[in-house]
Amino acid sequence: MQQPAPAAQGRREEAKAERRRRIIHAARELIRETGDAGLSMRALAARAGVSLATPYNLFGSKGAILLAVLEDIKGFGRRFGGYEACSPLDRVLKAAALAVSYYEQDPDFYRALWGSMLRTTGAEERSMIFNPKREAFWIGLLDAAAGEGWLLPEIDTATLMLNLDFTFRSVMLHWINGEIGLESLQPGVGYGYALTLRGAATDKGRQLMLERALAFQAELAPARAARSGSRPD
Amino acid sequence: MQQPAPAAQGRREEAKAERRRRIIHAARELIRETGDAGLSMRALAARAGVSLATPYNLFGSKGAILLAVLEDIKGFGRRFGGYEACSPLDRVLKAAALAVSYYEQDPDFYRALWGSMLRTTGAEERSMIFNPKREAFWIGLLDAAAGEGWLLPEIDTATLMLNLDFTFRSVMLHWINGEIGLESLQPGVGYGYALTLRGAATDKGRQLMLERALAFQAELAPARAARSGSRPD
DNA sequence: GATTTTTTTGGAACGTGATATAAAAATTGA
DNA sequence: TCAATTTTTATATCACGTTCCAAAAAAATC
Repeated sequence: MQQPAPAAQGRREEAKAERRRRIIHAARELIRETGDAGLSMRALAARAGVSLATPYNLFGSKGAILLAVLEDIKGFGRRFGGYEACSPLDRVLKAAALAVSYYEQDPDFYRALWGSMLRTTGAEERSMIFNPKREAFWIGLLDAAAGEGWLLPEIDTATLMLNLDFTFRSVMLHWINGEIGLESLQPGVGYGYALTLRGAATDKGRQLMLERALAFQAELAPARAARSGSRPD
Repeated sequence: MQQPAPAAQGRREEAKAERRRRIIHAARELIRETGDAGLSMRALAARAGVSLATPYNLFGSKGAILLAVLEDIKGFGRRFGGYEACSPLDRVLKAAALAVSYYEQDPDFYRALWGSMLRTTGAEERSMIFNPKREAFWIGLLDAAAGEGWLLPEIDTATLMLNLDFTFRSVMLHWINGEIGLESLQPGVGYGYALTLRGAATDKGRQLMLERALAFQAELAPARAARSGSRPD
């Protein structure tokens, strides 16, 4: 229902979609130009060439608009080749690294976006998590690992996925709050993923995940030392 | 009123502390009576019997006040007996359960408090995490476990603690956002802790943490089923 | 007691997200 | 083409967190 758009419903809906598109576009531009500070609903409406009330009619709230911006950007599964050469557990780590890399490529933008989202109606963050496609992708990875005997069969992959996501979001929040730097994003996520996966792993994957976790831990160390050094209280 | 002389700094500071106390008290009362909706700075100032500007002079922001409310409440280490009967890893789980139980005992209050905190200047969440006493308590638990050979010596306990805290906060956020119910708080935190600890554990603790994780997973299952059933999209 | 310094006070103001209202415009159906 | 329906627009408004300011009050200093 997004790309070909064979104009299913009449012209009214089309114009509505066009306005929606303009608003999302304007939001993206404004964030990019002025950061989250300049992204007010009034500025947004002006930039999109609509009235102040329209974004509310079309999206409901500012948070919903920012969410739409976020979802408009990412075509995740596409870019993930699969890395079939490595073990299924490493594949999970690679996927996590790819997800992080999105943020690394445009940190200012994402930081402003997330910061602005958190500062407003945050209730619909759930759509971020409860995205069926995303969910299916990750559970697919985990199920594959379980199927090949790398994860314990007693472990429920859906619950495990949720737990991995907790780590992801927490590290991101940490970054957005300025408590860690961009360079700690990859190892921070990787460490948590590796450790949790090791907790769910069979004997087969235990050593591998430990190695990964320790490697990430080593990457994390310098930043951690610098932080605690620069805050001497 | 004739204390010998514990008033280290003059009367000015004392009056300031008194005002601070009144503001924190008023905030607690207002949350309890009206939820986070009724907790406006104007209402708070009126309730505390001070001017609107005073809370800003004394705390800086609404978020800082709510943080002060939170810290005013908890005397955590005290109530934790230690549970020396059980294994060090179980001790960590028990401590987590105790932390969760604080929220279980007064869910409406804490939910309003956190919800209000998140909706305002959220940058100083770091103080929540960066509480030295708290940090020392948890690292103490982990170091003890490592010392007795339950955790791998290569694992840095400070990093591990941060990761456990990520789980804790994420589950809490999930609850505050209404995505999980109160009954999932304990098993949700327990599951994440057990899994992560298993990931950091030596052979000695591996089986134990798996048992715990699976037990929590079983507790989690019914709520999860009910949720996905009631949201049929 | 008089002076100086610090802090609170009352109140106005700003920009924010969000809502409500009536009028205007655009789309639909006949 | 005309009437009915839906949506946008413009504007006013609300409550909110926050900041600013001159004046008053209070404590510390002399």
